Amino acid sequence: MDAALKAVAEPRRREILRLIWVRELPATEIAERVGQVSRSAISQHLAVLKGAHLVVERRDGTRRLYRADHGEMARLRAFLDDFWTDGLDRLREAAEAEQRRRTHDRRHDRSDTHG
Amino acid sequence: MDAALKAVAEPRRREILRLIWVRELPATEIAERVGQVSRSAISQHLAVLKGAHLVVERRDGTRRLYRADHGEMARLRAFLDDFWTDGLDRLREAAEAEQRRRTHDRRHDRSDTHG
DNA sequence: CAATTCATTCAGTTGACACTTACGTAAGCC
DNA sequence: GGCTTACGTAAGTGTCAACTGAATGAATTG
Repeated sequence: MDAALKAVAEPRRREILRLIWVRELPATEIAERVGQVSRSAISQHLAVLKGAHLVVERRDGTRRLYRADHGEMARLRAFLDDFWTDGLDRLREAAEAEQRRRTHDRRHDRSDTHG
Repeated sequence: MDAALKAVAEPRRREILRLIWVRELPATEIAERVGQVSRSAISQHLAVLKGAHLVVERRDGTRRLYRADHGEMARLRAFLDDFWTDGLDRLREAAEAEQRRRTHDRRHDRSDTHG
């Protein structure tokens, strides 16, 4: 899941994902559309995306058709949603309790008898 | 917004964000809790997060209290949600139209007796 | 002002990564 | 079998980012 987030953080890979979100495309055509970059670079990006399970590959003769994996994207989305909503909200209680604890400790008083 | 996504892609920075999600903390304490890394590194991570507007800083004497900016996180979340739901679904029509266009244009027209 | 504390910033190293060129490989066509 | 198309992989380069340790800055106290 960490790999997926890292993969998506790269603008070029997001561009690729956009291209193959609703229809599959061969690597060469992806390279043409992205432009300004070699086919090799695209291949390497596709390998990264494949490693993160964000794309699926289908072979058709000498070609390899790529397409975004919506399921994995949904999982990534859920992970992030959990990160900054439920998951973090769950920390609130513990944090508030600790906030109170820290309030005693909070002065700039450095005669900290016990840490 | 790109900066925010890149910032969040770093595990260490996500850890920091978790720590200051519901309550503010001084840099030293963040460093202590994260552990296994120097205060300097934490400062630099905080600078990145600040540059991405993902944290806000408040000064209290010689200390600087940090806290996650929920608003910016919400914007990032919206950006991502748009990326892989509405935004990409909006491409469907255009893509399908183009798919049809491409069917005529297929040089590799093998057994494709679509027409 | 000097000393102390909390924290950033500068200098330099290291490792990751996006990229290019060159080459290897698999599938189809003559 | 040769030729072409489509693609991945290897090797090497430049850049960027994360890190450490030293120096510096800002607020507070005496």
